[in-house]
Amino acid sequence: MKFEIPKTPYFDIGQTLNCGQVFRFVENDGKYTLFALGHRAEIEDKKDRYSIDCDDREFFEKYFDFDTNYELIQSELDDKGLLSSAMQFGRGIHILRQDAVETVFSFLISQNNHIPRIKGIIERLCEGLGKDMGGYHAFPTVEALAGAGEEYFASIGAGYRAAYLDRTARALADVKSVDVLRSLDTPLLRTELMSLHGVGRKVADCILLFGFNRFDVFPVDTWIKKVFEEEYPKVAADKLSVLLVEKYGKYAGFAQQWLFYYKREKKV
DNA sequence: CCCCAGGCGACTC
DNA sequence: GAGTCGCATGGG
Repeated sequence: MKFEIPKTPYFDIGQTLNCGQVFRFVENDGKYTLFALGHRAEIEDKKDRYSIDCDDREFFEKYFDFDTNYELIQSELDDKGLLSSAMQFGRGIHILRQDAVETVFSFLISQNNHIPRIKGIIERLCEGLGKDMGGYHAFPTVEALAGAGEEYFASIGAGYRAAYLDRTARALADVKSVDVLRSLDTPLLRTELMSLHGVGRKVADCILLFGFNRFDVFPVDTWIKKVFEEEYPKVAADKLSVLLVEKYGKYAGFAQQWLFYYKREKKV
């Protein structure tokens, strides 16, 4: 089915997909093909609007977070400093409402890794363990991941993360439903996530932000460290994350995405 | 060749 | 609690 959305300054599909929050998409001459769980969407830029061809309109309207007022968030975060420049540069970024389990495994793979390589590993993971949807494969279920074995994850190039993937998959398979975790507040949920093997503060914060849409978080990675190395010299990543949540408050997660994208794309 | 990547766990003190 | 170190792999 197809639907269209009018273009506004506050949603840009290229910025939204390329800001590092999601890995399962490909671009072909301005046209994006995106995969999420067991769904697929093709997004075409039609100058004054986006045309979206997908298997589930309701799913993708929620996924793209069209209900959030990004203009309001940006006006509340406007500090006239680097963040203002970053927001102007990445004004069209939306934070996608991704599946929690998909973000757990995607960001386990992301640690100490390059984005092109992360994409490849996730692609092979879906290819090998995900349900055949006819033309593509869904993201694997926890059960499929738990049954794969560490050697399988190593065989698709996960490197030393293979053990993390295996142990975390088997731990999550024992949890009745990940959705039970949604009732926890952000600090408690972070603690739960960090109890998983291979999930530290940074990966937990990415899962909180992208998989649970908690915005009172600030994932600190190598790029964010560079952004703040002068303002907060020699502050450890975990501590810096705490300081930045205090600084940016309930919209910290949005601020983080804009600053990350600005630093990485514009290289300032 | 070396350096690095959306870090983490294990180990030391 | 804070500081080091090794880690698999492949792109630049």
